[in-house]
Amino acid sequence: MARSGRLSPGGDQRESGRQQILDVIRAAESIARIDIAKATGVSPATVTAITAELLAAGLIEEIAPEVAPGARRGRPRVALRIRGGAHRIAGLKVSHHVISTVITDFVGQELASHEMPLVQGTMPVPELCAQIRRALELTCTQGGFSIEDLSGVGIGMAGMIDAERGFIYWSSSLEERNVAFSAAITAELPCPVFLDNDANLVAKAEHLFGEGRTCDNFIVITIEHGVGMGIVIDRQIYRGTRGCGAEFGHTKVHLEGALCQCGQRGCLEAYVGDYALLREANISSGSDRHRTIASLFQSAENGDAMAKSILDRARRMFAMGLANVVNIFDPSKIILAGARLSFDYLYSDKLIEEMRQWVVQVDAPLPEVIVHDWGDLMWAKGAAAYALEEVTARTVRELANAAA
Amino acid sequence: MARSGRLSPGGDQRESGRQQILDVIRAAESIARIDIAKATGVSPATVTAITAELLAAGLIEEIAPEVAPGARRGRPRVALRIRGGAHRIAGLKVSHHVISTVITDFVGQELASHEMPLVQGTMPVPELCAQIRRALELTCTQGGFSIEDLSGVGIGMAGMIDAERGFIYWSSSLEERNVAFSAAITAELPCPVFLDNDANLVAKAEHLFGEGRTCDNFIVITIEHGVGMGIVIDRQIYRGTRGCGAEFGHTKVHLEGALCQCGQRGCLEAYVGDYALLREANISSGSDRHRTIASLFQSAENGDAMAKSILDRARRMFAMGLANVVNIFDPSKIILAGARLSFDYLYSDKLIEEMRQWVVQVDAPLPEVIVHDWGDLMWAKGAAAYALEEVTARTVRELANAAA
DNA sequence: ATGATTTAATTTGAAACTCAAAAAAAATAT
DNA sequence: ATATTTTTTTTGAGTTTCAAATTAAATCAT
Repeated sequence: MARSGRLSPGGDQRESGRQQILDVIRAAESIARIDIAKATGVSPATVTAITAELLAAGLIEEIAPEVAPGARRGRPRVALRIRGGAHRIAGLKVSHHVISTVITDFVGQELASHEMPLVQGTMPVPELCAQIRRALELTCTQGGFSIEDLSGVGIGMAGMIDAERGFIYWSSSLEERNVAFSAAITAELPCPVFLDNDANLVAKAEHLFGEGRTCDNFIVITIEHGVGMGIVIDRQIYRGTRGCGAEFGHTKVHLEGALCQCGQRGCLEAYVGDYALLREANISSGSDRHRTIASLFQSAENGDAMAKSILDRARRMFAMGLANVVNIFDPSKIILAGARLSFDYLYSDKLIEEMRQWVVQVDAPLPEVIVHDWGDLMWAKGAAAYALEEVTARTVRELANAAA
Repeated sequence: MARSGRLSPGGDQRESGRQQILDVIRAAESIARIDIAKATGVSPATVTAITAELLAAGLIEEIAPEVAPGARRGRPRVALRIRGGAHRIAGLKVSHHVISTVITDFVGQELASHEMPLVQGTMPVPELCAQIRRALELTCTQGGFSIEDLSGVGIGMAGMIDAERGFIYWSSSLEERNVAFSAAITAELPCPVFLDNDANLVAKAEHLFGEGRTCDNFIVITIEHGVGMGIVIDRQIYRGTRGCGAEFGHTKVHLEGALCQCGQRGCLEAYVGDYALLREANISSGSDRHRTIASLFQSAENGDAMAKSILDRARRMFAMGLANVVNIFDPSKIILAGARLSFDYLYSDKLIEEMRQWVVQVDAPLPEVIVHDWGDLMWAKGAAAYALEEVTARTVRELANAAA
């Protein structure tokens, strides 16, 4: 039972230092050596040594100091930043009707993006692999480079996924269950592949680039067709032992409740997810009037009592679910990510107020609840963020091996 | 934002190694140097160096090798173990009617225990401090030593407690809210005090001495008057940002549900806790027939339909709560701790079966559910386990400072 | 018995790492 | 120009860890 992070036997012992400094540079976007020293507690001498290595490896670069930094005495600080050109990274989100892809540089800047429609949502493994490869190629072409130029690919899918093993217990995109999907797709692509549940990837994106940058413990909740959750504890995605935790959407909120798409009853998702609301609206009105949430929401705005009551219950159930998350995790932040949150039944003062009622009362401020709308590419960017982090870790590890 | 665990600037850099090796020795109870090396990945040379230090400091000791260890060639291994005499540790559990105390040696072996009745359950801070001191003195006297001999005291209380700050948001034992209780009690005692929520402490005890020894991620659930939870992630108690997470008992399981002692509605505790069951039984039967859970349980056994239905619902609610914990945490083990679990409405194949129904289905084995009955001293032992761990950490830190 | 063999623990010496202090670099202030 | 200030780099000392060699303490084989 070797444990990581304590004594590091054999070879190069600087790996953690390199990783730490790279993290700080990435978080700061640009930062001088002296500030890295202050931020990390590492001595300036060591910062110089490590940054010199990273520079030599091409992972970071110096920024030419501005001409007039404004009456500051002494040797001017030279800012460092991640070198965008060091790697190209792709992120893909596989959903039912489309594969969206984004390609970023090593900084995380978008270089190209693309949406590829899917004719059928559920398919066999080889077919999905082929589609993923095609989506990647199309996006690369659009950006003017080749798939060979990628250093890593992140893939996000809805379903139960053990990220560590690259194993898919179940996904709505696959006909088969229990597939070692990483192995399959890796064989198709010329670079490492990193696979995870889509909600975890959004959490990763929030951590690296979004509202979670300044925050060590937070929770991301995504609402779309289904309800997802990503948990960040101590700067790390929490995945559970089988890799299938954080199933917030399938948390039970009612003993003999509404039927969920997962086949069980009483799941939160069956009260809050798109399909659940539309189903109830259409059944109740005995018609197929509502095809989108926007339409249902509009009806409620126009004073339709039934629509109102449906959205009302969704909000109360959601508030209850959120309160349970706070009661269990006590996170410092809850980030509601995605476009759906712009409908105010899901985010409003009323929601927060109801949540407060259900959270165990202490005389300390509630966790902050934030809405963050990333736009359409949110999921793909999340996948890219994950790949970015993993490629960084690998590169640092290779550096260590090279040094030893 | 200095981060711990990576580069360790200044002074002695061996602290983590010492702690790691001490942890391994404690977990193994007794172990030879060569096996420490294997278990940790640290080289035998370094193990020799560090264990020599720990021996010199009196924290560990060698065990004289057995005479005939059974046909094993080569130099016989010399086992090391924690030296019980190194420290004396006390653990207290403050509950409504009694303060139970246990004193252990540095190994965790019980040296003395005592129960001191409390006339009134809720009292002002100075009064509780005085009672705690008295309980400690009585227990020390019983063990034949003095309160001055203690190296640390752990205290567990029901309520919302921020362990890190030693701050009590609310506890049923205290008249005041928002008390810096650690500071108050530390002033009364000649040694460091470590305060935490009682369920967390049981988790700590399971981790150090119980079912959690071989397990990095598990959850402990305690049921008594109320329902508590302790979460261990990566060998560490998870406490949340305000220190008041893991409120499993106040997780909401019903939108407009039963009234809980916390004043809210729909808490799991209001369906599963002792007081909730008795309340319902007595209201329903219009009498005061049932004064204990045992009596209610007996009625159900004898075929009383009402009693049966009450316990039935409790079990179903509990199963649903457990399923939610699995859906969110995906732990490798769930430990149900405490005597109450011997009533089979709370633990039975039926419960597990119901839980399985509510857990999101994947083709991977469910987390193990284990019942562990510690007897009366469970809570106090948990408090002692916490103090033991903290005293160990402090001692190691002092060793580091001494070396530097 | 006695030497060969095996396994555990310790010692030794080299390599790596971090840091404090000193030095160098590069600007502004006077 | 020279002094001052601030950042970065260099230098050298002190730790720490490890691989390899050595020592220790047992059993096995003859």
